[in-house]
Amino acid sequence: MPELPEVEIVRQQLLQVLPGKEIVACHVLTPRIVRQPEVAAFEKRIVGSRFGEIWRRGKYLLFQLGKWELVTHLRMEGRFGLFDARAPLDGYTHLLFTLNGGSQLRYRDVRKFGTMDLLEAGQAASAPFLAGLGPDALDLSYEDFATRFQRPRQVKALLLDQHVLAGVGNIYADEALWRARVHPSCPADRLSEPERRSLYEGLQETLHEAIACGGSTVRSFVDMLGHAGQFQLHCHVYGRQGEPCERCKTPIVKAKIAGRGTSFCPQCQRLRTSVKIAGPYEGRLSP
DNA sequence: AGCTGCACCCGAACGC
DNA sequence: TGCGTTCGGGTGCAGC
Repeated sequence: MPELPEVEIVRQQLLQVLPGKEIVACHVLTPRIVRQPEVAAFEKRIVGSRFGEIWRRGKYLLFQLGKWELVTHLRMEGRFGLFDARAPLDGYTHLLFTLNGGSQLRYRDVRKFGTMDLLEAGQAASAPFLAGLGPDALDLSYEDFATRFQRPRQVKALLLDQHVLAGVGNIYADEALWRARVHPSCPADRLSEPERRSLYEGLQETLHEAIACGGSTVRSFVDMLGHAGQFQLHCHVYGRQGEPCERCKTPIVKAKIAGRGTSFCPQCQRLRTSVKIAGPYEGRLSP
């Protein structure tokens, strides 16, 4: 499932092949993926456009296309791939962008959760779903982070809230919390200053390391070339419930926190006794 | 303001 | 073996 590091990998790979290519035909096979404009207008407007810059904002991928800007979100399992335009289609392919020279950019998505918005160039930043995003997690100073983590919300909920900071998903939130030795239920405004600093550093380290590893492959992520990421092999808590913590050997637990499956070490991420939370460990799924 | 639950979708994992 | 059920994941929204 693509989070910031996976989207960044895809961006870097698309940047190798798309700039300068012109879209000579566009076919939307699954209308629900396209949110705006309506499908016929989407197909018509995008034809004749040439790929330019490719940006990332959190988990969103933005393509400069002449007078248009294509904004995509891969959600769970969306993937782009470059094919020969004559190659056979599979049942999970939802959009086709035929390029000059005979190649074809295809969008595949088993869950059909991904989205595409075609906006006028320069209008994307003010679109509600982008304007509301917090600063990108990779482009966030400690001072800004510290200000945003002074609220009485559970740290895990804040890490996942794209309005607070953009790009962090479930895997990297859990990993950053483990590195910082912070309990996911701790209210952010009850973090000590060293804890807040550790959390920031843990998050930066986690994201940079994941990009260096080519992302994480959980469920299905593969890059443009079909290569799986390796970061999941570096995970300390995610997907490791029941296994001993690498620091203290206490079994990792998985609980439902902030409405999400959350893996953590109950020993080295324990709450200080002065910090109270409602219903500690409520909804615990495994010992 | 912050939380919980739900819808979206469908493969995987599980239960019988 | 083969069916049926449940679950999860990111986002946006409704309701409390």
